[in-house]
Amino acid sequence: MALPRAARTQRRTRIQEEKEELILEAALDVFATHGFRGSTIDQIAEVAGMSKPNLLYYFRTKEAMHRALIDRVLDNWLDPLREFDAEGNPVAEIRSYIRRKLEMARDFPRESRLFANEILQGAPHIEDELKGPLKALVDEKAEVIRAWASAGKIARCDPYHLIFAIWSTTQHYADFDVQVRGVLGETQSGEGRFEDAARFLEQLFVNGLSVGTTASRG
Amino acid sequence: MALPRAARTQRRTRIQEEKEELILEAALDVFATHGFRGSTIDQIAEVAGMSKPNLLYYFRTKEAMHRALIDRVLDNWLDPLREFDAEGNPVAEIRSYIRRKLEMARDFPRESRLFANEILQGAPHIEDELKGPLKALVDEKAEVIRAWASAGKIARCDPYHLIFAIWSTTQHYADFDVQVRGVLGETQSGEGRFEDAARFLEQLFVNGLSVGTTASRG
DNA sequence: TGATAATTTGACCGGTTGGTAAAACATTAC
DNA sequence: GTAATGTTTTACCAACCGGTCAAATTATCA
Repeated sequence: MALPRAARTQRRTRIQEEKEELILEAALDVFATHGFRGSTIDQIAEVAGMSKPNLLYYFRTKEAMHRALIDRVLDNWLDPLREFDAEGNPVAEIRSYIRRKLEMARDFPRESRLFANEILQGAPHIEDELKGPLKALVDEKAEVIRAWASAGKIARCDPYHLIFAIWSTTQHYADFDVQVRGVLGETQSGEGRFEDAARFLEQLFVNGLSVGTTASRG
Repeated sequence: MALPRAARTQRRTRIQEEKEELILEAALDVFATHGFRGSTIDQIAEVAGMSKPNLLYYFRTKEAMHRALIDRVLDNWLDPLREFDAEGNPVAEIRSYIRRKLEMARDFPRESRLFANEILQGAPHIEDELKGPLKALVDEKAEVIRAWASAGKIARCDPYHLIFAIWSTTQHYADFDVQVRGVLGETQSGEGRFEDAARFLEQLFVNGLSVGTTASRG
């Protein structure tokens, strides 16, 4: 007899691993472009090259597919922030954080758009993660930044809004890629735009946070 | 006989204006939250408080509604950039541009999300606008910024990526509002967060672009 | 090999989708 | 008032949606 995936407790088959991988890959494509509600199982099945019932044999519902995708991606997505090191040189840490985030935007744009779609539409499936693990991690790193500012190593600033600014500027190149390309035109929208962006953002944040230039009242 | 809206050439009735307004208001709500494909006509009709066929009497298709909405909103959305004045004081211009964009994110978050959804999903309905009028306007303002940099009034930087950075950081507070609130928690996510954001962003961009602090190579 | 379990498929289901037809109803112009 | 026009509703349609079912097919292993 055939047992759907969620009911199995035994270890997974070779075929299971391959097919689940294949499905999640296709689902990432579709969910990232159309959001949860805008995506259809048929479409995912077609991209994955299998029939709809076959796909539903591995993931019993559309939500289960989305859930599995979110769980798998969320972890990797926060890695750059986790690497943020309180013991390191502040300017170097911020600079390399920007670079890592920008690399992720370049190398994993679908993952970025998956989250962007989800959050844009009110984060109905990941609200708990936002208020739980994500908030905890940001709180921790915000404290590091605050300590650097207090020690006079960087300018005084609101650490939360600094993190938001780094997120938004870097993810912009994945989420709004079509706009970036449209505005830059054919000539400037090659892969070189990521180097240009990196150079600009490092300049902006390093200078923007350097001590002595700030008029902050804080 | 009843003629659908697109076939009429005469001037519009009072009822037409009122109802079309009502419909676009409802459509903005729905499209901004779910994207084009994730939205349904029934849902828009319910929000607008009218029957689906009645709604379709004013806009013959779902696409027509979306089109009308985009056209109306796109113009207003670019106003802050148009106000960007080549004759003004560079730092003051950039500062007030940031402020205006942030005010729009605060006061018109649905409009911001409408565009974000559209672009995120590949801009299938507004690609021409991106490569045409939008690009033209950005090109013009980029030239202004370049001139300021050449005159030594602000640091040398890539003007396009500067504009992208201002767009992304400000619109972030509309598009990713639920994440911002989730991370900031109950205490900090009141309306005061916009003032905090404004203060931080002005500091970041003003210091980041001030002359003399840059290590830019050219 | 054959038995057993895992996988795949085609047919199908009730509900929803975008959209239509036509007639009932309301408003305006004369 | 009444005729013409503009508006709204009821009933409806074909296609699509997420998901089920049972049977057919394939892989695994004694």
